[in-house]
Amino acid sequence: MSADAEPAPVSVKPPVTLREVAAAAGVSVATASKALNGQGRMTAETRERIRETARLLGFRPNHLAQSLLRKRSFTVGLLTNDTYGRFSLPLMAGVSDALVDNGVSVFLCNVEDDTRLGQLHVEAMLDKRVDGIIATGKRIDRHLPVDLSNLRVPVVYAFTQPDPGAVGLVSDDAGGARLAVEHFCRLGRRRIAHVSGPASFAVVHARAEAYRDVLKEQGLPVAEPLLGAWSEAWGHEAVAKLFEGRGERPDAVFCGNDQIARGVIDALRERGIRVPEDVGVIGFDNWEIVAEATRPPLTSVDMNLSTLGREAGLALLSLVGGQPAAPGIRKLPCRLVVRQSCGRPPGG
Amino acid sequence: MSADAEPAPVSVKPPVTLREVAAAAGVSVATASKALNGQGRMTAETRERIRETARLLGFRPNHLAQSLLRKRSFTVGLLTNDTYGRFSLPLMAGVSDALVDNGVSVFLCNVEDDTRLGQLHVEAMLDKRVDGIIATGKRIDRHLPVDLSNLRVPVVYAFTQPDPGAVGLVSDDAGGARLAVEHFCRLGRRRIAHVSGPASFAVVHARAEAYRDVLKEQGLPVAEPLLGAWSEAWGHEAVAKLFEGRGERPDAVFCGNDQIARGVIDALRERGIRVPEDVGVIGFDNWEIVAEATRPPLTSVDMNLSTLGREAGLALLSLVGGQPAAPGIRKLPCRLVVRQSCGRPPGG
DNA sequence: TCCCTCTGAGAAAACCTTTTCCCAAATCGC
DNA sequence: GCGATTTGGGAAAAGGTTTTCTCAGAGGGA
Repeated sequence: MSADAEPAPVSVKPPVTLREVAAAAGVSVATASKALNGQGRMTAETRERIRETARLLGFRPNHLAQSLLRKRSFTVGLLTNDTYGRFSLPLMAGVSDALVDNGVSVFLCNVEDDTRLGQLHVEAMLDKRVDGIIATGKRIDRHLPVDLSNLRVPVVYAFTQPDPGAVGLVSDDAGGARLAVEHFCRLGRRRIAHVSGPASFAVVHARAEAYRDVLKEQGLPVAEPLLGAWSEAWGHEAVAKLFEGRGERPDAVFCGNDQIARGVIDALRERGIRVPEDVGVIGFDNWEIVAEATRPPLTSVDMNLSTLGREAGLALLSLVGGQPAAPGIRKLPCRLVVRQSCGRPPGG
Repeated sequence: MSADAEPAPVSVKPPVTLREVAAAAGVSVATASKALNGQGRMTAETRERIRETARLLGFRPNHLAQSLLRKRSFTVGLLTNDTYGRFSLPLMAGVSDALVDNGVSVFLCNVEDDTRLGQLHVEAMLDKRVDGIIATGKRIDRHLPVDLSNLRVPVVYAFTQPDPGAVGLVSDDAGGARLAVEHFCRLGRRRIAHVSGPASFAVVHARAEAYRDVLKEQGLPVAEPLLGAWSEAWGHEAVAKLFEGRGERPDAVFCGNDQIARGVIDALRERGIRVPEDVGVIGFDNWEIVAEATRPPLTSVDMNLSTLGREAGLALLSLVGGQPAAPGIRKLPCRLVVRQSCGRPPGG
């Protein structure tokens, strides 16, 4: 061996192909393909020998070639505009969870609120021949900044405003609000207030309406919901409004999100009002990192976003498979996660 | 037209292929390909005519076919175990940002802490012929639950523990801590305490050491850092320890993350200690939603994760392009985001 | 006029797998 | 023992693109 022999380049050897497997097993590629896919007819012995050869060689079929032929790439695109989103992340987890078992991978595309960027991403995904697209966002009542209505692939909308005639999945905000308010009622609270976000959000109205409905059903006094911002600061302010007037003071506050609830609880404590003894508080979103840091830990409505994502993934899958899906918006139930901020039943 | 004519199926027509473009332009596919890619030799007139035809027909090349031939799929995998992560999300945004301009799409895979799931995802990505993989996680000093050391594709580690000999990018935690402590010094604070997370985290030690170094350099008293948890509750506790002893009380607290800082600030206020007048507070992570909800808004060290992600994306790109990259860990600088919790300079 | 060199464009192989025929040998019925 | 059927397996096309090779014709020099 000469001294100046070239050092072996670090190049890894190329993946083994079906052709090599076939050669090693002494059959044609056609037979090899059929053996590995359980197709065609051959002796069990032949089939097993080919399979063993493939295993030994570490053969992995090239999905690019398969996709080209099958016209199905086993990839989907997930479009979102919720950059730092605590909404889209659990949702993505659910989507991914539903799809990975079917061998489907997910392209994640954050389009911000930028139409050009959205266009760019959609075209890139289409060029890569995704089987379908899931659109999601940071709020239910807004469209993504990109038109998905006439694509060559099926589209499912989850937690964002769907196009008319499309398949959409959202959380049942009214149902979630019912859960919270009815829980207060069961605990014997009688003067239940509602502090929520800006009136420009559709969910604010959906939840407020459910709030009113439950109170009416129960024959309890309905106070006008206080609408403001999705912030702790607004929670503070709202407490000032609720507890400084001369009217009867609430013994429970149902908040539009967890940050408001956090602000409410802090403000109540600063006023010497005990939570949950004097006033119960329930939040919305069940953002664990907030709910658990609150003192006391916050009872909150969970939108089951991960389930929502999973359902969206399954819906897209069946659409891709050619099953027609009923268009329209499907609402998925929320659940109440009880911690300590709402109190226990009188006798509990 | 008969009454029972079949309704036109909603089938969208298949994408137009290069062959069709060639036929429409009256040339061969070879010539068409070369015209569109700026390769080969032909009259400007021919090239332009083909391009125009392609544009008219809405031709988009099939990336699957291109990838198969070029052995380059223009996709990369992003592996993370930071499910609900505020770390990986900004990082992903940076990665995506760096790659989208190069026509590269990103597969997002959350592997939790599950080796089996990790294996599954990595194999799926490899089967789909990703050009490379970026590994990221929720802490710098832990490996992902999956071995990426002998893959056929380049791997870049960002904000997670790299394999030896690999390319890794992390934040410069010591540098970030210096920024915070030196800022306090410039503001004239003399008794600076440090409250941080659990001793099991490498970053806790890196930051604590930098904290000590700066104080020594400035000739200021060095107090032993208080190590606990990454929570608001620990921030409360730490304040109790710091302000209940008989020793001199700090006039500044440098916290290991924003949640601790939030707890510290709340606890100080509850004791009637003013922030920033009596005690300045600086956090770490610059988690905006926390930093801005804190009263007063929190000054915090930002790890520039989005830049980190962008650098990781570019590093992977050059690796994929065949450029050898220097292995080892590269630390990227943090930056201090000044809000109101640290106070202003004496004369400011 | 002959030979040589360009020029513009096409034919075909290659990438890797799946699937549809097709064929030879073996088996069966009688 | 002969035709019909079954069985096991292969050849080849298809999928859409890129790239190398080839080739016919045009132009130039001698």
